[in-house]
Amino acid sequence: MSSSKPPSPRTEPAAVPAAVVNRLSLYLRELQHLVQHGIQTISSSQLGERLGFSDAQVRKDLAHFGNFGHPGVGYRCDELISEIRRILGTDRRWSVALVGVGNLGRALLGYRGFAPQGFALAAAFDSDPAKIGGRIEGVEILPMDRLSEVVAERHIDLGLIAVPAADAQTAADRLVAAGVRGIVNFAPLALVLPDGVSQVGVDLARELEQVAFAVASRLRSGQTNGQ
Amino acid sequence: MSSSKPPSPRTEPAAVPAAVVNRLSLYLRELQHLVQHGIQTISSSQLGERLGFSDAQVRKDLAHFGNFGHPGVGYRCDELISEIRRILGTDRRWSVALVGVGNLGRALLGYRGFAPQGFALAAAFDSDPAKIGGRIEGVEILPMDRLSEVVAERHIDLGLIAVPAADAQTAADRLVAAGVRGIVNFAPLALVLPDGVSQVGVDLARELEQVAFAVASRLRSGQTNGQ
DNA sequence: GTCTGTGAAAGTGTTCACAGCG
DNA sequence: CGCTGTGAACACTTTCACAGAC
Repeated sequence: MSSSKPPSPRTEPAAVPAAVVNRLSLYLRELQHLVQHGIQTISSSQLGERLGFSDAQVRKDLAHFGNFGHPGVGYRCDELISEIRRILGTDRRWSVALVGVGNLGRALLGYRGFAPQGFALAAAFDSDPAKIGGRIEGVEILPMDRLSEVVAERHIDLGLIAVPAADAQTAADRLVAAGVRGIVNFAPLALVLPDGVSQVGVDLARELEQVAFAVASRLRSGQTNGQ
Repeated sequence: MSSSKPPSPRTEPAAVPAAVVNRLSLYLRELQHLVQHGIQTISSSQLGERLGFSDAQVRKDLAHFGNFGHPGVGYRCDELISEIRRILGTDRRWSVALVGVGNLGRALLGYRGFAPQGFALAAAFDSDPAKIGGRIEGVEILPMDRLSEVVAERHIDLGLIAVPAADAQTAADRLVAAGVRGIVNFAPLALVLPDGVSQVGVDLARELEQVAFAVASRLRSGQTNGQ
């Protein structure tokens, strides 16, 4: 995330920790999965156990936003799904623009997991003239200089950046200038964005580094230490 | 991450928080970027500022692992890069297996960001007979029933799972049985893995949900104010 | 009895602020 | 001086434990 953080003068009424929002997404996936299997209610301890959290954690997370549970029963899955979607803002449709139609961009255009969560890839842009005019998964590849116009026209609020690292900041600047208010950035660098525009960075090599560290740590402690 | 967590009997010598390891990756990227631009040393405050962290945060994170700084000077970039790579375990080459050669799998095979960080995609598997035998980015697509054999043969330690959600757990089980000790899972569900095998989950829709929440929150507080 | 929601306690992580080194 | 490394203070998160609802 980004936005202003350092100058935090007074305690705002309800600043929800990013970690809570992250877990909300996990709860949502699990609930959607449960519903598909015909399960109608679930307790905080059952939900937590499936995801590796404590029951109290689940209840506290949800308590940030209201009282959704039913004492003696648990949570009704469909009800809680609606509530979490409302909290996350995915009870409506979000139009998303993709910038960069390389390997990763194409995969994002074809990804089936966006639509069920309320995200529609409504436009794709690339700077390569050879790609422009082509269609991938029904989405036409447009030139960068039409970005501003199309983002406004199609009421696009979020952007996906899948360009090489060197071009990512420029892509972000264009999206922001066009009115986009949130960006998921797949380039391995931190974007500099104005206040009021959120970013989430996804660095594929970083994800591998995290597991590599865990594995390397285990190897080290396994060799040098008892447990 | 996964591994055992609930039954944590005694305080281990140095349990490094996952958040620290995450930031280590960010520091590493930034340092690599700085070196490319000819910068040789950097202070904790400069490094932190570029990534949105405090100077103390940077120093504390690094202090978990040793004394890498030079008072009055800062950190020497190339030195710190080596140290962080050693800590993360990426001072050596990791062989990685990909399971699932769909849109996303192909993008991962073609991703240029893995090699510079020490990760080599050494094998790719798919269950679709039509794909088997094909080559993508120089990597041959192999059938699932050769997974165990090839993982052993090529000394593969990490796996990337890019199959549909319904097949992800099976893919994980096969990788684990073959000896893989860490998995990055792109399917939107939590894998059940034995102790000693780490996982990092990357759910693309979840990343969008995180920015959607931030944007929606800003809209709400901007429109209604009070809350 | 089961399960939620929630204050209070425990535990973690972050920032402060300064001694000490180059 | 500038900057690191670090104990101490602070803030935040998680867990505990129990009153109240079904």
